[in-house]
Amino acid sequence: MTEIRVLLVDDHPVVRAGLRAMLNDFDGVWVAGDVADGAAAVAEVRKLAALGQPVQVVLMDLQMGEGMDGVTATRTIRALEDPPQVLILTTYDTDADIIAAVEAGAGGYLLKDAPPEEIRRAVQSAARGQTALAPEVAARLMGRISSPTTSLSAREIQLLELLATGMPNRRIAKELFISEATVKTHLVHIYDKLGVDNRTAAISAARQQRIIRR
Amino acid sequence: MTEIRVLLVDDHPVVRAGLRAMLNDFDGVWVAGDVADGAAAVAEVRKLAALGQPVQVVLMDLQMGEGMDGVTATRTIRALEDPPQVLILTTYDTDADIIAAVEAGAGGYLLKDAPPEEIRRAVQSAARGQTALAPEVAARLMGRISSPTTSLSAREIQLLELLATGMPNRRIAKELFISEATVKTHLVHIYDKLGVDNRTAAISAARQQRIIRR
DNA sequence: CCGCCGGTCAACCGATCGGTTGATGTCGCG
DNA sequence: CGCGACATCAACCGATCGGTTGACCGGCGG
Repeated sequence: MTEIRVLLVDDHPVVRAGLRAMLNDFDGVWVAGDVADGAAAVAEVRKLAALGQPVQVVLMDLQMGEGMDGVTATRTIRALEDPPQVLILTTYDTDADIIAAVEAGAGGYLLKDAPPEEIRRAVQSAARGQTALAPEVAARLMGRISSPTTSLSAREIQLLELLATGMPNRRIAKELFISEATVKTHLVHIYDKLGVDNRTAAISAARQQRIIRR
Repeated sequence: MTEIRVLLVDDHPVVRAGLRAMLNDFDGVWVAGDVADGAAAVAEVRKLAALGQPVQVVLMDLQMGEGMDGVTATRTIRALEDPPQVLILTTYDTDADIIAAVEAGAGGYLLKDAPPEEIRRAVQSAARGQTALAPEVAARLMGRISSPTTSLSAREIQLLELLATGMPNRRIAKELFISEATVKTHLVHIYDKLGVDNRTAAISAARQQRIIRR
C-alpha cells in the first residue's frame, strides 16, 4: 500500500513540528508539507496535486491568528477537483466553528490534546474516506441535529462568544455585519433556550453548559 | 561544554513532541524528559537530580487541563535546592498568570507561536541563568509593575462573583443586604479598576485576570 | 408546493444599567 | 488629629438592554 500523504496547517511552529514528528513515526504516513495559514494550505494542496503527489489528508487548525481562517480554507480545498479529506484540529470541543467546518466539508475532527494513537487512527480513517469524529464531538453534533429546538444554532453560539467578551449590542452587530435589531432578536432566542432573562445570566448558563469556554 | 538538559511540561502530546523535535535539532540541547502536568514535573526534576543528571531548564506550560497548574509547579520547583531555571510557555501574551509565574520564580517567558530560533535562544539564555523575556511581554510586565496593582477590595470581589451569576443589581443588593445605589457605586469602582465600562466586560476581565473562576 | 425554521430588520416602550455628584460613617495609619 | 480607603446611600439622566409585534426571505422537508 502506498503511503498516506498529509499536509499540516497550523500557525504554531511548535504544533507543526509535533504533528510532523508524531506522524512520521507511523508507518504508512508521510508528511508532505506544513504551512502556517489557510491561503498557503490551498496553494500547497494545488502545488502537490500538480506535481503528481496529491495529499490525501489535510490536518487543519481552526484557530489561526491571521490570514485565511480554517473554515474558509476547508471550504476552498473541498471545492477543488478530487479534493483531499480535511481533518479539523482544534483546542476546544466547544468551538462553535465545528459545525461550520463540518458544513464546509471537513471529514473529521481532532482535539489538540488527543493522544498520538487517536491522531493516527483519525488520519488513516480519513485517508480511507471515512469520517472520523471524536466520540464527544460526534455526540455533540448528533445532539444538535436531533434536538434543534433545545440547542443553540451556530449563529447563536457565535453571538454568545462575542457577548462573553463584554461587547455591547452595537459592537456585536458591527462585528457580525448585521443590524443591532438582529442582535437583539438573536439574544431573545438565546435567553429563551437557556432559560434566562439577561445577557450576563446567559453567559453564566452557557459557560456552565460548556457551550462556551474561557 | 556539556549539554543543556531540558524537561518539557505540557498537557498536549502534540506540543511535547513538537518541542522535543525542535530542541533536539539544536546542538548542545538535550530533552531529558517530558511530562503532562505540574506534579509529574516536580517529581521528574527530583528524580533526575537524584540520578546525578539534573535538568538546567524546565519548559513549563501555564494552561494545563488538570493536575497541578503551572504557577504552583514553578513555585515548587524553584523551592528545591539548586533549582533549574523555569521558562514559561503560554499561548496568549495577555495571560494574567504571567505575573504570578514570574513572582513564583519563572526566569523567562515564551509564546507558543514563537519561531524555533527564539525558543533556542530562550533555552540557552535560561541555561546561563539569564532571564529572557519576549520583548512584548517584558514591556507588559514593566507596565504592570510600575502601576501598583490596583487590586479590588474583598467587598468588590464578592460583588463580582454575584455579578458573574447573572443577577441584576436589585438582587445583588438583596443578597448583600445593601441598597441598589451601593451596588452601583461598587460597580463603578470595579469598572474603573478593571478598565472596562459595563458589567459583562467586567466579568470577562475579572475571569481573565483570575480574580474570579468558573 | 406549502409550511417551518433560521436569519435578517424595524419600531416601540418600559426596565435596567452606566455615570455623576454629593453626602455620611467607620477604620487604620502616620 | 487628619487623611485616605472603604462602605454605605440618594437623586438624577442619558444610554443601553429586554421584550414584543410584525415583517421579509431562503432553504429544507413533508
